[in-house]
Amino acid sequence: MSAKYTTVNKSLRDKINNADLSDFAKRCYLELCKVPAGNVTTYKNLARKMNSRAYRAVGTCMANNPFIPEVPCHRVVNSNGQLGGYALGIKKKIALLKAEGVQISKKQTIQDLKEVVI
DNA sequence: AGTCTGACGTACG
DNA sequence: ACGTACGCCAGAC
Repeated sequence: MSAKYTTVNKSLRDKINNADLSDFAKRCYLELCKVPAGNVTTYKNLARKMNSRAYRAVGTCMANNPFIPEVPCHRVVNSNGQLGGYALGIKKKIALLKAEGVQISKKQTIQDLKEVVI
């Protein structure tokens, strides 16, 4: 599965920018939107792309994602390969990822996390 | 303004 | 592999 870059939807981009959110949260969601279906990223990686080390804060943003599942927070997992959490329940997260072709083991870990870095 | 709490991560026994 | 401890930063209170 090659990581094909997907352009961020303009309407979604506007929606995020116009939302009453902190600058941090907006940047967070906009970065996340760049992750294509079938790929995953990590909280840490996401923070890093924002020139920040606030990976915990990233998690907080995901938990409060007002655009779920439009903003694909189900594509954000832990750096150790485990799935992390999901506002709508972990089962939903798994279902969405599987539907996009992401391999998940029975122990609920991402198989090819090494190819994640985008 | 101070303190606490996370969908986290790293280091160390 | 496992638990504990601590660091990290933004947001909530």
